[in-house]
Amino acid sequence: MTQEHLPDYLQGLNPEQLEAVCYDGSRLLILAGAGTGKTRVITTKIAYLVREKRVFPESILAVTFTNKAALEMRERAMGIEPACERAIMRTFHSFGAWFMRRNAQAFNLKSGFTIYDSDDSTELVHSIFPNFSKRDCGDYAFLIAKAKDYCLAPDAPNLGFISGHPEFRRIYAAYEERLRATGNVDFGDLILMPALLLERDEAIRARTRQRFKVILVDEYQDSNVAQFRLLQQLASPESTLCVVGDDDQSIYRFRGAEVRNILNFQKVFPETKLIRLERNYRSHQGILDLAHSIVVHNESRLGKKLLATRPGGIKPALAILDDQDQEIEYCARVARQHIKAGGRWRDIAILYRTNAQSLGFERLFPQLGISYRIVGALRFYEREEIKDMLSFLAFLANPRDEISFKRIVNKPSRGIGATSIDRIVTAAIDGGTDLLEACRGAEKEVHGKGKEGIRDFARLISVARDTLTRGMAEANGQGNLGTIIADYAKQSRLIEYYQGKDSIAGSQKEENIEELVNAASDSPLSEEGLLEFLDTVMLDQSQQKADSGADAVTLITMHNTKGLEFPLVIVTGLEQGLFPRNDEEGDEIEEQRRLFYVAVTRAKDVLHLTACRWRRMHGRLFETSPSRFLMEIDPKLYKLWGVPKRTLAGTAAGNAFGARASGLSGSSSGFGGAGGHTASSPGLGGARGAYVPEWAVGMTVYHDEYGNGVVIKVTASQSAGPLVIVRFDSGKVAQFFPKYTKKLEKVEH
DNA sequence: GATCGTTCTATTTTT
DNA sequence: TAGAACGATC
Repeated sequence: MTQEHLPDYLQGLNPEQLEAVCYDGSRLLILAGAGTGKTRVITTKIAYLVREKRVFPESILAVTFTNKAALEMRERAMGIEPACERAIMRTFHSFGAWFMRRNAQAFNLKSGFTIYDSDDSTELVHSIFPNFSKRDCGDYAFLIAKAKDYCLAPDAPNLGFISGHPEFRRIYAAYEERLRATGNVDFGDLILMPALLLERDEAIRARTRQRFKVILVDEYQDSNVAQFRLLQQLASPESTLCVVGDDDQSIYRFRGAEVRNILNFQKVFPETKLIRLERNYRSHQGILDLAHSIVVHNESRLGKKLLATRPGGIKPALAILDDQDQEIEYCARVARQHIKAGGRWRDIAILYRTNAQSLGFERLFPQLGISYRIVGALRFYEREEIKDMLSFLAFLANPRDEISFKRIVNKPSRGIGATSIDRIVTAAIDGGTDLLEACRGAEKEVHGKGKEGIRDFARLISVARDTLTRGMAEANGQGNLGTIIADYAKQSRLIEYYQGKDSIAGSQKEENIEELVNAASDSPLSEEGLLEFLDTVMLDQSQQKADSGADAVTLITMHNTKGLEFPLVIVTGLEQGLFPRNDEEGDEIEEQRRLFYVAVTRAKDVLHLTACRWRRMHGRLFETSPSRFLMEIDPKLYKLWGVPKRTLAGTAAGNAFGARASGLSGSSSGFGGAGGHTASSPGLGGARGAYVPEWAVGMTVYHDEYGNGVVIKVTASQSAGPLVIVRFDSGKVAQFFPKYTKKLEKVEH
């Protein structure tokens, strides 16, 4: 194909990009620096293969790390060649789930299995070892996930690489056993299990290799060992394997990402063709030079140097400031200047290493008249009510799902206590039945309130299951998955429970449920619809889309900026001890340096770096020195702003504050007691006798959660004051010690 | 079941 | 400093 005969969609490409798109050897590594048009290359290549090389779209597998990236890839490839829709473009994990659903039997899984996230894994550890603290359970779950990332089973000889803890192997093994008993899989399994299956099952391997002739991997520098093993199995010598990434942007080591995957790619596949994309379309050269002068200090890198295609530019600025407040004011000043010069707030991003650093900005920006948005705060799935509903759905799909069961069985309270729950779980595990069966069995053994509760719960679930199967039978798509959620929320009375919380805390749980119901309303009312919906939700735990339409300054962690770009970037907190931390050495330092590189290369036009001489951390003020990374930059590459003051103005005040602060905590109770507390808690304290209310039968009361009710009984207790029993308008009867709750108020005598 | 006081601890977070 | 987590308490 000669230059003049190039089809339109290939014409805008630069020579390296074009070579990368058209190269048809079996192994290709595209080293794509920041802002070099990586996504364009990969999507164009997919379209090119389909259109020019007559590759069936179905035989193309393109994997990414985020749903956002997968979506973008799909859209852009389809924009060039609509048939690309039929290609498999997914995240690694979503591909794993896809593969496992299609081969459930080979994995020894029932079709209704669902996916445990890391919180669920923590709960599972806790369930096996109830004596472990929550913290420890989380740590072990993390280590187990890491072991899976590194493709290490509980019996792996080198499991010590993950943890030297003598019990870790046992804990991991117990976890695996229990997880298999639930019939579910965790995130790590979605990669590990397909990799291991393909390694041992020749028939499935051959079949899979027949299907996928071309495999493309985006952000390859972030792949982990298990993902590499999976790729090795997927790619036969005949198939095309093309990986795209930037070794300088590998910043997820702590999540198992292994830079060596990209560094050693050519060693593992000697026939590899390496193409470097070094023409940068994003930033001015000054920014790229500064970025380069940082990352060049890393030993482990393949090496490349970005060249700006955009001419001109302003030299980056480094500001050494006294303290955080000055840093914030500096950012505000820079931002205002940008606005004055005709820019928009949304052009500006303020980057920091830790989320805690956003606090100062949040406090001061309103006073300084600067509107902002924080990226990465709340995740939809993390909300209580969403998790409750998802647990309900997951339990519907798989009644052996112990974690989901435990989450919903006694919520709202049905009088099913820990003992009954344990009994049911044990019965299910010992009897090899599911938890719904076990509930029915336990009904006979449990007495009183719990008996009724278990019956109610079992009925709720049975009804939902019937609806699901009926929905399937009725075929013509009456109803959707959303209705089943809405019904459950209502019939379980969870919705009342959430409404109660909403009215107290001002949360939006009810609305969030509606949002979830909406999201589910596109899914058909069937087992398949349910599983597909759950997979999608579980595997897209991205932050809620921050409304990027708003014209506001972006506050964001350096990690979260990956893939983004802004005309004006301020990288803050460049101090030793914060970035990097003092305990970071070796590989870790190289990773942090890459993070700095990522942060800096987000800037299109203007880049500011800031560091403070004093930094408050954990409530204490520390004197700091500039980040070692700053020392590594050639001073010619930036201009120094704000001459450092010789006298440390903040010092004396800072120290005094620190001392006062630590003194304060010792006497806080006395301080709090003397303060304005009393007015807000009228029922508190017999000492202020005049405020203790009298409670009497027949009195109308209001409760923050349950609404209006009438006192039906008052009894005395030894020291807790009267015990008041109330029947609420909803019919619910509950008892309270008014002395111990603020939620119950008298309305009228 | 809710609340209070004490104690602990403190990155980053694609799936 | 601030938040979460735990235990004690009614």
